[in-house]
Amino acid sequence: MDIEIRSGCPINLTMEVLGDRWSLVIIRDIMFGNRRHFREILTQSEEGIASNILAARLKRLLSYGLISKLDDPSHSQKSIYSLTEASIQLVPMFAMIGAWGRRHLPVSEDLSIRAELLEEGGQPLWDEFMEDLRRIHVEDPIGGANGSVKSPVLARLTAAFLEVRARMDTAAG
Amino acid sequence: MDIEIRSGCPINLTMEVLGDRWSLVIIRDIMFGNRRHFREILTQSEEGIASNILAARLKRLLSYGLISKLDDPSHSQKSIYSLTEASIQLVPMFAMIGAWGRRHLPVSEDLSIRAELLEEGGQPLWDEFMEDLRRIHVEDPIGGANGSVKSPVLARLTAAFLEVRARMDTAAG
DNA sequence: TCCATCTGATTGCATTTTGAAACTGGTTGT
DNA sequence: ACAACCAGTTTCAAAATGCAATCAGATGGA
Repeated sequence: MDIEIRSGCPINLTMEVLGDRWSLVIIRDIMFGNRRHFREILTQSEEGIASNILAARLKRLLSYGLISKLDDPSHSQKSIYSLTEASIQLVPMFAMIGAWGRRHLPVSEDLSIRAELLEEGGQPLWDEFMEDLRRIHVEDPIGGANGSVKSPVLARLTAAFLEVRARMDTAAG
Repeated sequence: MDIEIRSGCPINLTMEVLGDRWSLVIIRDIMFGNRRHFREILTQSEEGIASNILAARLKRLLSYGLISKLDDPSHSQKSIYSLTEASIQLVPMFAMIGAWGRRHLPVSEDLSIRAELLEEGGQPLWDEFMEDLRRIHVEDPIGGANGSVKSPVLARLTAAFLEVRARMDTAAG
């Protein structure tokens, strides 16, 4: 799992690490969906990633230090995947990616409400979110995974998403 | 050149369009290196992209409206590739990508000075740069390509880069 | 105990994408 | 005429992707 390093340019290096179809989508699910187990990421994601690709990407992200892996004490077979400081610092990049996608691509209303709120909130919200993520991924990954430790920002984003979705369902009959 | 659209999530859609090894690297060269011809992008890039991949990516970016193509009046065989409003609005994303890469990946000093300046400058500098880019890519792509219309921001970034490189060459003997 | 279920994966295989190098058909400047 | 240059294309091997099926070791309920 070695980078080839074709150049030391920050943009090039970032593309060597994250420039593929799935890496950022997986980190998105862990970050915004708080999906912490293999099966959760695999089956609850909108896009339907293949299991072999997911396994390969998790291994890769692990080797780059973008996620960490921990045994789940409540289930000897489960592993808990968590964000690290490096991936938590991707929050502003996600905000920009979401903002750009919302303006230039055919996004759906429900799936873009979180991106909208994240953009509106700006740096103060990003900082608050990153602090939350440190608590549920770095300080207490087990509590963060089983829901005993929560992120207020994530709760707000998720509530807004469910609200929009409920409204859309009602409108659709 | 159709997107598959596995979901309407802004992050997923952005990855479907830009989530590959080369697209952002090519846009970076056009944006920060003002490389406007096929051969310039091909041979003057740090990373050595293959010509068939470059051709395929340019075609793809063209179909997504992320670049435009224009006949060069000074040379019947040359085409001028230019940014569009959509790709100009990637400036803040590039700033974030550069900032993250500089903090978490083994970047080289010379190639990261521009990212550092872009990050320090913040939104005011990004806005100024985007205005420059509109002039040399949208308003006057021909003048922008042949150097008769310039970007002050780009000039500053390039000067800083050359300065660092000269200093490194001196130090290395 | 038995069995269905769930866990994080792995395997096989067809398709697609990538990459390096050579090559094409044309243009430009001397 | 001719060398240098132009934007790509062709060729072919290697790697990545995607899908379906499968795996072995828990776990939970009857």
